[in-house]
Amino acid sequence: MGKKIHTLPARDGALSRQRIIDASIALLDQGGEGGLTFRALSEQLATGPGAIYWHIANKGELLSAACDTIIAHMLNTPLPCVTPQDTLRAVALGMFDTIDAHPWVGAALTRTPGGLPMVRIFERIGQQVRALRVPEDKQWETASALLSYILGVSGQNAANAQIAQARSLDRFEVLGSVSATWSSLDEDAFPFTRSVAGQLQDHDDRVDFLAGINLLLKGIENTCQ
Amino acid sequence: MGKKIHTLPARDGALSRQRIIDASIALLDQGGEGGLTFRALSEQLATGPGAIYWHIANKGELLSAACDTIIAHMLNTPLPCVTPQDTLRAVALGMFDTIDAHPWVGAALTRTPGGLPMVRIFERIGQQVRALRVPEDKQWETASALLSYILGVSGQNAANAQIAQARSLDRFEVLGSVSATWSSLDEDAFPFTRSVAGQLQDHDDRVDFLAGINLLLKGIENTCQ
DNA sequence: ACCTGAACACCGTTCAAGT
DNA sequence: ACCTGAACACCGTTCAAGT
Repeated sequence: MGKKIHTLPARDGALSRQRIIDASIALLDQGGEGGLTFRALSEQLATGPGAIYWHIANKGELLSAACDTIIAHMLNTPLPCVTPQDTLRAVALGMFDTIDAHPWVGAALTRTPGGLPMVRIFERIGQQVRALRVPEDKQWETASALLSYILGVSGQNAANAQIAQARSLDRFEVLGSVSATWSSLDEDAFPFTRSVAGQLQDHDDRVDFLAGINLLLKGIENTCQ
Repeated sequence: MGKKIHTLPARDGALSRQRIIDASIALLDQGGEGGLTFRALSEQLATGPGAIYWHIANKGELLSAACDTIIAHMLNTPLPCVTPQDTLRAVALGMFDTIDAHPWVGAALTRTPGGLPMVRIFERIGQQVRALRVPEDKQWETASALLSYILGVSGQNAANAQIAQARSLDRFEVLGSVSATWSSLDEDAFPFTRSVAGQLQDHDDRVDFLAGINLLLKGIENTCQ
């Protein structure tokens, strides 16, 4: 019987926290949030589900650690930016592109509010807020506003990608179905939404995202000087 | 045997979509996202799990419908505001307070990207963006930015409330544990976060939220005029 | 110390069978 | 048409038993 042909190769070394996290990232990238399962993970690692619990406390910690690996990697790539504004735009776009590449990160970030991944981003933003010479008593709320906006867009993108994957559609098809829904809305109750329904199909999420960052930067500039 | 004493009363009428949604909201308010279960719901409604599927397609639709009920109710309360800015602030704070009262709504909103609940909010915001005389080709990105920011804060608040409930702590205790984590961060790697760690304990989420809205409004004012 | 894998207590969802 | 409830295919997590 060739039963062993489709079996994964036996593990060539000891299990480790990092090895588990790397395998988790691979599963998440491949199958989205639902792709990470202790059973799939233990199969990938050629072990039993119980073995993973020797290295990791629970699924929440696993997701958070996977998320942190991605975020830390992104923040490590240096940005040759001159002004604090440029740097903030670059950090924000880095987040956008990272979550575009790993949609599950958007959801994972929200899941652990005070966790290390979010602190990393908050720190980066905060340093630039300082560099913008925002008064000390407004630095907290300013950095928080930027972070919230970035997380808001991230969450929506992550959700979009997730339903697209769940229904195995591409981005264009999802937008098409939303556009159809919007066009059939009641004219009197939804005048604005209907008027912009045409822009839905050919808008650029990344451009819109940056426009929001620029609004915040303009607001900071005019409020804090 | 008094076995029937703790049994729920028999259903006094037919099942209906609205009755199911109302029961779902009650479960969600009481037990958070994890509180809504087809088994708990069918027990509450004195029926079997299968009966619910006659009226609702799946759990996603149920969550979305529950969310829409809350959002629609909030948007129905009239706002006696003079300027578009005032109205935008009022709508935003309405969202904030609603999600403060029903944290699960924050997560549910993100779950269904193009859904009716989000369209309702988008419409409200968009109408005020128009009233602000934002040029037509910038209305989409402006309304989107406001919506993303609101959703970002909502998502974080929802997550905070959820972990607080899961660990059965109050808000103050959660902030305390986060504050302790922040204070133990490496001084060199996290100078900003450490410097604002003191503000964490006594800050007001609602005030910070409004500060972000005001930054965006200032940005809109200075960009579009 | 580290791993195994069966077992437990849950899920959402389906569906033949009832009324 | 509407409801019932057992059954299915999953989960995350635990834990006695192995090495």
